[in-house]
Amino acid sequence: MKAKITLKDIARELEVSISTVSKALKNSEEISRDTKEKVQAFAKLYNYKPNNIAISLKNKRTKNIGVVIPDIVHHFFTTVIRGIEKYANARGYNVIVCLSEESFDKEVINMEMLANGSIDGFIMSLSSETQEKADYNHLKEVTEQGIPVVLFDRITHEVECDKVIIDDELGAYQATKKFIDQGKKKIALITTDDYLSVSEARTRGYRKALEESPMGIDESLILKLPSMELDEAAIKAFLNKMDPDAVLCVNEIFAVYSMRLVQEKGLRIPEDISFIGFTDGVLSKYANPSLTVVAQHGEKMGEVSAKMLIDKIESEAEEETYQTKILEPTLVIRDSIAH
Amino acid sequence: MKAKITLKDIARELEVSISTVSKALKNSEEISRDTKEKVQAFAKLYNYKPNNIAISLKNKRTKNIGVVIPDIVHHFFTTVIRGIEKYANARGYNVIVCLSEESFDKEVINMEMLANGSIDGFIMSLSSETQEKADYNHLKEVTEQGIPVVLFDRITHEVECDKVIIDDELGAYQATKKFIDQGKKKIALITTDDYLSVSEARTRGYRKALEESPMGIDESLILKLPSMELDEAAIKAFLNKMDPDAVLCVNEIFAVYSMRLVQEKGLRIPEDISFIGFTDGVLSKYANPSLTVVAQHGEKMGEVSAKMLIDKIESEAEEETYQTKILEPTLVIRDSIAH
DNA sequence: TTGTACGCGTTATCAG
DNA sequence: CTGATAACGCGTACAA
Repeated sequence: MKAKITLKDIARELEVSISTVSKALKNSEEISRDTKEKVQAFAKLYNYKPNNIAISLKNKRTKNIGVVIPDIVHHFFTTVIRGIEKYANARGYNVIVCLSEESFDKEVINMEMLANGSIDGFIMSLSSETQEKADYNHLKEVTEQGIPVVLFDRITHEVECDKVIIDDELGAYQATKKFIDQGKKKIALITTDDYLSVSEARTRGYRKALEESPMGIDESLILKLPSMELDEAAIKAFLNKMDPDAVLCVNEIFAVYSMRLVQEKGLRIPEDISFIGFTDGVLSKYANPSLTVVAQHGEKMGEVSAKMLIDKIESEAEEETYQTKILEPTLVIRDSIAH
Repeated sequence: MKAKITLKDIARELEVSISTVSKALKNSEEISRDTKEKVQAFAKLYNYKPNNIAISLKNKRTKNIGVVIPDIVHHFFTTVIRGIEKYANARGYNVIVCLSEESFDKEVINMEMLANGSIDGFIMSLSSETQEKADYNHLKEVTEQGIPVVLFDRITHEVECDKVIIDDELGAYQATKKFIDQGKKKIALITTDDYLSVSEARTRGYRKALEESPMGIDESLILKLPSMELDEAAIKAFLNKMDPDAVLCVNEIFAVYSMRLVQEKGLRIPEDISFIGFTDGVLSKYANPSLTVVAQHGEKMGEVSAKMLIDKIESEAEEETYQTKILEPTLVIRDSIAH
């Protein structure tokens, strides 16, 4: 076992001073060609690499970014992480992932852990509990300490920081419009409670499209589930009772499960009933029939978030100006609607 | 913006020495009750938290663990990360995630980045390119430096370190046996090239079960795809030509796609043809019909890996003894087979 | 009871 | 051209 070699080791071995070694390795003009060659050769031989921790301490820059998300076993978050990781890596940053598991306390603990010097900035999406309690003190503390934060997807307007969201309202609006244009008469919405910022926005888009149409809104066609968890019984009862000819769902799982239910009743998709979901994940792609979805471009979102964060980290500027980037959703047409 | 406060700040403010502050905060017996109270009150007021980086440098322990995996947009890896994260967090460790994207070079670069002091140990699953090249020097270098490594799922026997795998051979054996017991006569296997350690093991289990049966092995019933990427045309041609009555697939996607193909031909599942896949993800659960799978218990795998790694990190012992933990797979019965 | 000095590994400044 | 010194933030053995 050959342990890592340090500047000091090289200096001792070559009988020069530590600072000479340091400069030689940086190809400083101050050092003679002879010494430089000698040092560099030795360093290469013993595979010298500067210690990140020491450099972090000195520079007060860790080159790490903290990502705090509610859940990782979700296609959307997973694609966001990939986007962040790719971009951050290209700029020399590592990504520390922490899961809040939708819990306020975990979110707070994780942030505190990372905020004590482990990271240069945060990228995060709020846990449902945090959105429900509407308590954002942990975020405010961090930003007050001068640690930059980028919120994505599940955001709040109560914290001053950069934000990245997709236009959920627009996505739902376009999807609902699509149904209307196709002549659908009973357009249902399966969503969750409004404290989740995304569900709230999607519901708004759905309402807007219907309000603009001659049909107007039929409140009984809206099913509000308490959380993103699949409540099979509730969906089944709702679909049986309302018998819609089109359904917009705020996620893939609601949609795919609903499709199976109506198929079991003998309905044909998309002839008798059409479906559109949110999130362009594996489920939508491989469902039978494949599911038309409002794609959220998670990877893009991750990249944009990472770029905003790193730009802020590396900008010397003290100006406190924050922006909110709104990405456009796209409708990915598949076989669950006529086309 | 109130920046982080340091021991030095407190010392200056209270006009005592830095070490007094340090000791006072640790409730050291050496310090008078008066001073301790004064210091602790001040520290609480200004929300003092020790700087992780400084502690890392001093202790030569970062309390970070590096996780290097080929892909994060895959249910299995995602559950493993969750398991790692949960366990590691409970023991005070953070998780740095790096993606190799199935590339050898990225794997090497990521490991080098992290090995320079950023982490106390690695948990990793090999990229397909690495397994194909069978070049493990980057792993060997790291272990030689004394950095503990735990390999999971996609492992190699050429590196001496702890390993965690599931018994892929057993899983495939049990699945194939199930088909045989149900009287299936033409049992096909859709797999990938053998350089992927998991595919190789699964193929072995399939072969073993058939060899033990009166049927024996029909090589033409085995489809070997070059990678985990879905090759729709190849699968279609294969299924049309061979017309099997049971299919074992090494992942969910192959299985779900195959199911759709045979359904389009008018075959009934599971009456005419049955399916079993690997990986218990969302796809299997919500497919139509739902897919019977060999569950790999990713979360458990993550926990076990994290425990092995942290135990090794924290054990003073220099003894170089490595173990391989083999987890048992489970067959999750769903509607793609008779039951 | 408190403070001084040193070390973790690196870099930057300044002196020789 | 080379080296000594200080500093990043903390902890601790040792001195006062």
